[in-house]
Amino acid sequence: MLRGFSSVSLDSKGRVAIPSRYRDRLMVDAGGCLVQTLNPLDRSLWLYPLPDWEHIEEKLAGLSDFDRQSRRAKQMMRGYATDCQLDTHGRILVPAELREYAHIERQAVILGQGNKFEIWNKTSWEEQRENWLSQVGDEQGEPAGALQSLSL
Amino acid sequence: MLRGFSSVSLDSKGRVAIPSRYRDRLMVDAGGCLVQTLNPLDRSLWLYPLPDWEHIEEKLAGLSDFDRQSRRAKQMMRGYATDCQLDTHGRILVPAELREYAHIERQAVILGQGNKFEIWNKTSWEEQRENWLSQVGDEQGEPAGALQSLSL
DNA sequence: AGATATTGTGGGAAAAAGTGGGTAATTGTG
DNA sequence: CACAATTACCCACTTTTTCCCACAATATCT
Repeated sequence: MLRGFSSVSLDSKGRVAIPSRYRDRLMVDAGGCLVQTLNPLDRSLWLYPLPDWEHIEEKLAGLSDFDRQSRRAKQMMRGYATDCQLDTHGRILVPAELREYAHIERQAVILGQGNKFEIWNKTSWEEQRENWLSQVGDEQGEPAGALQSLSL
Repeated sequence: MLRGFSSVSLDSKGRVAIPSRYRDRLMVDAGGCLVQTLNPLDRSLWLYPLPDWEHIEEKLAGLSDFDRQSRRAKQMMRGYATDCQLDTHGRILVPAELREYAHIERQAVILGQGNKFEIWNKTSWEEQRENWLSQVGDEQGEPAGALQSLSL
């Protein structure tokens, strides 16, 4: 399972260094082959090791074309899916299209999220976080939503 | 079950010594592998032995991506989950990001909390404690919710 | 009490990772 | 086919992390 937080920066060519603690695993599990696509839920990017992506792709293929939501999800995720490979320094190149979509410029954040990574613009991520924290911490408000039923 | 209070200090590199009475257990149960993440409820940190964390991670994986609250809970808890290991002196390194989040600088407090530890900034903890004590004791105040039905 | 082990604390140095940019190769375009 | 733009590969430099050692403080034993 992928987890953890890393603050990263893109260089002028749009490259990001994948944190080294993941590299060995990515080389073994996926031969360094990854697939990036957009996260249709959050204006961030998803980065899958190739085998995991293939699994997702199968699921997408199963979605009905006659349900509008499903069709759109399918189109977006498959349409923007881009193959990439770790270079000799463990970096990947994030395509300009995807950078624009997620508003990623210089400072970004990589989050381990189970079978994939999420890549966010750093400040968007921080906004989301503060937002969420203030909702969770607010005892008056909606009682902590999903966390309520969760004993951590 | 982990329990107990310890006052600890961080050095300039952000390392904390885990109190020695826990070390043997952590080595046996988890091979010295731990996972730190943020405690979204209190601006403190949680520290799990790896096997316990994996159990939590399974719970998180079950949350829906299409419910915003659930998605955020998942992103935050997993996203900030950081692997760490006891060094040869029984210390762990607390990542800068997490230190900032919990306002931990020099003096901190480690609390055993069942399946995990909580790490607090020392003064935040003391404030919190005084705060809580004065509320609970106050019969006028918020009527103690679940505590009411609890025989201690 | 003194000596000895154990724990806590700090810091230096080597190694690894992150960062940036130049150049060559490849691709796409007119 | 030539040109421009993009991408891949390589090298050099800076920063961070990791590993190791030394000393101080505390507890333990004789």
